[in-house]
Amino acid sequence: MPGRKLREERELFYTYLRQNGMKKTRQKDLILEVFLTTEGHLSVEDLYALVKKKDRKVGIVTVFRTLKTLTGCGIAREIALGDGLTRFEHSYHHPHHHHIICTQCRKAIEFVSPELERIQEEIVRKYHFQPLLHRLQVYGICEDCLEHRPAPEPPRLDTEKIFARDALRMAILMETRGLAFYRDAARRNLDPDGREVLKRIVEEEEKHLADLQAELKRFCRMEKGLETAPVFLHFDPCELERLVPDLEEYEVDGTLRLDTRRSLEMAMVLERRAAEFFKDYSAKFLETEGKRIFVQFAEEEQRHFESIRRRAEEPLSV
Amino acid sequence: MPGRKLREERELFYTYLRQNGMKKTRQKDLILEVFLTTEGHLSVEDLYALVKKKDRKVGIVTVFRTLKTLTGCGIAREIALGDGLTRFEHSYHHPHHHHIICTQCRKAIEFVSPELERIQEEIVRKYHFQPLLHRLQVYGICEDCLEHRPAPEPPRLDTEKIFARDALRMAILMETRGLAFYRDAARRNLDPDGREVLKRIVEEEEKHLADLQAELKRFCRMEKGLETAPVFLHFDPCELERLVPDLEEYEVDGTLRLDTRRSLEMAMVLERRAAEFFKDYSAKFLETEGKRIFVQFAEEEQRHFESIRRRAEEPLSV
DNA sequence: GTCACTGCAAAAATTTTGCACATTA
DNA sequence: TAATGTGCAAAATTTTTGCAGTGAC
Repeated sequence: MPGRKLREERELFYTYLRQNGMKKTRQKDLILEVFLTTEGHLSVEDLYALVKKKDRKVGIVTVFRTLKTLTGCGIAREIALGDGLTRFEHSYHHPHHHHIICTQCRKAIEFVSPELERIQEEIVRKYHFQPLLHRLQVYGICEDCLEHRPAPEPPRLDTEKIFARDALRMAILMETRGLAFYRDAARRNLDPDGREVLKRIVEEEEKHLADLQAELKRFCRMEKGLETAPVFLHFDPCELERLVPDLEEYEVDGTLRLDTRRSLEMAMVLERRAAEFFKDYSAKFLETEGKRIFVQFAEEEQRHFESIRRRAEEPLSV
Repeated sequence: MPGRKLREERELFYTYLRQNGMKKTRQKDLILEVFLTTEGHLSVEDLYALVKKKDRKVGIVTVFRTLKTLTGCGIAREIALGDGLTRFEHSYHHPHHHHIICTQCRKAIEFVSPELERIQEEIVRKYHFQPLLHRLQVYGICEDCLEHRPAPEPPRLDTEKIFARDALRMAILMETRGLAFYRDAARRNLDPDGREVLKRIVEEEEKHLADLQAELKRFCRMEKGLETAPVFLHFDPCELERLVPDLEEYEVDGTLRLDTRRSLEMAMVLERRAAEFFKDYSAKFLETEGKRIFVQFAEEEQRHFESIRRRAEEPLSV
């Protein structure tokens, strides 16, 4: 459903107009449409040029005024990228993010970092500020400019989709790591019953991982260039590593011997931690496709946890 | 030596002029002096108004041009605080920092966070950018505006001095924590020789702490308002906590019994860690008074470490 | 004496405002 | 019909440029 967001944005705009006693006009419609169907960091001049292609009678003043309205209802967001121009970017369902800006070719890459948000919150609290918004801008010279390559025209992609892609990738990383853990545990477990239990979980994890990978593939096929677009969501893989139990703690005299019950308990630790981590993690984001993916993944891990717990509670089954 | 920095900045400016075939003029002199003796985030208009008070014949164009020159030689730095004006702040020996900006009274507080720098470096590396500069701007409503208090005219202080104050405070925090640790260890140590060793170290730490506190006091007396100026350097106290050894690890069966040698070894761990931590920490900052304080503190900790090591190597003394 | 500098005015660039007419609800 | 919206031009704001006279080296 690629048009759902567009429809919601249009609806938001026209509701905003109505609620503020403003009128729907041909010009506003056109400017809205052009803005919504163009990704990137547009200056008023940029947008005016695009609008003029479709209707040369529209004045730049109307573009100024309509952008102000779009900002007012949360569809657009003003940004300054250091070149003296006020630029506008999509705001609706567009995750809050920061920019890395190339001072030579003016290309701006977006990224988000939950760790950064945490630091910002801490600092604001320290100064007793009521935070409104914050932005980090990193200026530098991009790889292309450094190597005197002509900057390839960046595919204009919807950041929400890139965020969703990164969310899926993060879930896949978690699942891959979990799978490796269970495989290792199954291989090393000298208890035959426990080994069978763990093998079953390996199979379940393989299934889940395959599903996630299929979802990512399907997702990336939806839009050309999505697979190779720069990373948007920055996360520290160490954070996931912390969720994985330490097998050594389950060893006795250097050997692993976990019966059915202990194997299931160990698996429950990992699944519960993953479910909690992703639940908390998802809470940091505004309503977006990426958030939905995190929530869904957390629920799947929760379900897997519960399924394992049920096995542990049936004393005679494997 | 409060005039040393000013002298260096003037020298830097006139050297820059000479090297670029530019001429020294009455107007440039005046603009430089006014800029150097005014802290804060000045717009061209602000600076022009101040300059005009001293010489009403100076034109705003000259202020524009001179600010460009000052930026070129690293004395001033351009910043945008979201009000559409280009503002200038001190750059020479002015630690790199970020801003929290009140959207109501336009007050801007500066702060630095080494943790933030680390994240930024990580992200730049990920995108293969050559970093030039980066800035975080947090917009919000300040405490004063929230409570409808008239914002007290902020004392215009030199950020380098505030940074130095915070560096001293951080050293004092470390020293206070160390002292508490040694006191605790001395109290609980059941070995009389070891206790004497630790008591001596407690005395040394008390002396060092008193010195630091005296230095801070002296420092704060140098400039009115320095003591109450907002925190500039953000650091996580947990980072210091990690440097302190865990007394429990030295306990046997719940009791602490450390002979001379073991007591000295434990102290060496703390002193070496502190010396290393502050040495590394100081490396993150540009040449400033605050950096000097960190370097000096690291050296003092290193000297203390070595003094303790010498005691450990003389087998027969205490 | 040469060359850069200054200050004025004028221009340029971006954004806002006033106003007559057009369009919407 | 009443009110808002539009597009033009004009204004306001911030910054840059051209130029003639001034002053530094």
